[in-house]
Amino acid sequence: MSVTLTGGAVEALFDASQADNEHVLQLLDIRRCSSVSGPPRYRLKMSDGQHFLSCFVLATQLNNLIEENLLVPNCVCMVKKTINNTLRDGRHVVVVLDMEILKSAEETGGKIGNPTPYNPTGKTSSSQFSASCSSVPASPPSAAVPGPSYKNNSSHEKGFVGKSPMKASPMKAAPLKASPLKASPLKASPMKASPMKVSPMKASPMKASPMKASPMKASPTKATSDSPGSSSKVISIAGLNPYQSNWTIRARVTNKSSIRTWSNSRGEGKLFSFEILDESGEIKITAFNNEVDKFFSLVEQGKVYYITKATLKVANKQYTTLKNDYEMTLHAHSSIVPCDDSQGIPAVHCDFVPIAELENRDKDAIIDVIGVCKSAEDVSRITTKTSKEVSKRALNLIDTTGKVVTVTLWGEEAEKFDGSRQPVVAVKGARLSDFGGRSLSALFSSTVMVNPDLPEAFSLRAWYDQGGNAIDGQSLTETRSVGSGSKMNWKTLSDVKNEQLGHGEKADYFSCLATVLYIRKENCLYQACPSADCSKKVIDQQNGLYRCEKCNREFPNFKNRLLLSANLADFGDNQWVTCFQETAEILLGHSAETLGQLRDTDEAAFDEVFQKTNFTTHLFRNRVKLETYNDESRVKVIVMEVEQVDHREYSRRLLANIRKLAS
DNA sequence: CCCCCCCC
Repeated sequence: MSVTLTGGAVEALFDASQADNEHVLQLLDIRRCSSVSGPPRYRLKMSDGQHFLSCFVLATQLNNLIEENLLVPNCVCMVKKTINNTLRDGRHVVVVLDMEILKSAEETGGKIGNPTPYNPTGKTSSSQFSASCSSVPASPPSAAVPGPSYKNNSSHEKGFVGKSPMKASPMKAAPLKASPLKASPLKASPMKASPMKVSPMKASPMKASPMKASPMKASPTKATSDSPGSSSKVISIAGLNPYQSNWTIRARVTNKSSIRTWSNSRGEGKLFSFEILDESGEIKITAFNNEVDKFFSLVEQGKVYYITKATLKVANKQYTTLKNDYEMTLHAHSSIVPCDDSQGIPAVHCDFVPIAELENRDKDAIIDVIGVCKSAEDVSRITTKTSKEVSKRALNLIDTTGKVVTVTLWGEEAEKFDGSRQPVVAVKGARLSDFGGRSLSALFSSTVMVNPDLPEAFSLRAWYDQGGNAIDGQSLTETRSVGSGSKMNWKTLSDVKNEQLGHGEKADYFSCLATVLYIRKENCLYQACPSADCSKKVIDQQNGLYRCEKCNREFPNFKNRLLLSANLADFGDNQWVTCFQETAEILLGHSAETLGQLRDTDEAAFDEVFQKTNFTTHLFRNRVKLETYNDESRVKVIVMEVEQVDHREYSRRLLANIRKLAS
């Protein structure tokens, strides 16, 4: 396979102020520039086969290409997005914002063609490859540092005030294409231009009179020029990048938080955030302290504003729920000015995932979902692990895939929800969990819409009313207990051995009714990494710190986790099994933390927990797999689920099964 | 500069 370099691309990219079409170029050399702070910067010598030029600069968010040894001299790249910058000393650079590698250096096998240096006319290029790079582009160093971040697992009370009431009925948004996986974190895919359907909105905060006199009737530049003469053109949200600072965006506020305060070792303060949307995309904006006072009441859900002079920074992927690699922070010179003209600015953007498709999505994915609420729990109050009281309500949504998923609403949204008329419910930005298989939970940042004014909602309504309501719907959220599933593979423990379960290529799963004969209490607890999503054993550094190899980090604390070996028996056989945290806590009836404390403070009580668990009978769902250590094979059984046996319920199920088998 | 997002 051969590639052809785009002849003339060097000149074209050098002359354009920005480009987002594709050019095929060969990388000839890379230089690392000295940078005082922030991530390293790399300068690239690129060739189009005819000319080469050394004034290409790699945007730092693409540094991984170099760090992973993908971008190496002689490889051929597709340069997809560039923006040009003139440095203070007049030198001219082409910042590569998006590129992908088409052909490795090995595949290419050397320099293509015999390119000569490109000599631009009229501009001073920084074509001296050896020139000091210390002053290369004038972007804030922090703006492009997608550095590692660690989840803060400490559970401070953050004084969160309940969020505003349910948002209702936004309008149809232009479809926003999320760009496919590629090297660049910049989602620069072109947006389909789709005229906004304007429709009257029920209960919409946006109906607030668009006729009110606004300070902002004329060109946005007026409103934003606190430095006279500066020009600041209106650009789209998708076009924002850290290499351009003088911009104005015009966008609608789609999700405004309440004011929250925080207090931690780095200080304290207050903040609120909101999300804005235009036809190109969406972005989150956060205001702190003074900016909260200045902007909180001005910023209204559903309204359109001109926004300028906010700090653009790379969004922390750990927390972001929007499809944007950046987010903004307001500062003293930021301006937000209402805009009467909402032409072309959609009211919401959703990428609804069909319910059946949720099975294939990753746990913790943030997704948009829409369905008919065929049933809903009553609201209930629960107490969280941190002793907070909160309302919750689970809804069961069905869509035309015929699948049902449970979505949990919280707080005021749970309290106010009325499912009695089987409304269409859309949730933008729900988090996918693996509880019960697959389920969804609304977040603080989610937007819950009841009977939204969206075409998807209308067609779902029609589908449901014209027959969809007769479908039972298979639920992805199996909240039924371990023993009640229809495809349970019931085995006795001797069956497991006789049938050689787990000896195949894949693990086998079976359910059994068994009694705990013995649990090893020695080493049943281990010191685990305190990060929320990590349960790796930590290394006690003997200096008050505990090191997690997986997170590559030291912590002043650890969490206790359970890893139990238990011997189970039924009437015919017995079997050693392993229970991890969740199943072990159910089996022992205590949390790992409680057990850790008991072990250290009251050994008799600790022993009693184990004594009491002996000879208790449960339903177990297990995974079994043959494992080989040092040439010795044996079956390893891991308990996936444990359920207390309710004897009446058990008899009922047994009877039902016998009847089914008899018929 | 936050990053809480809960329950089974």
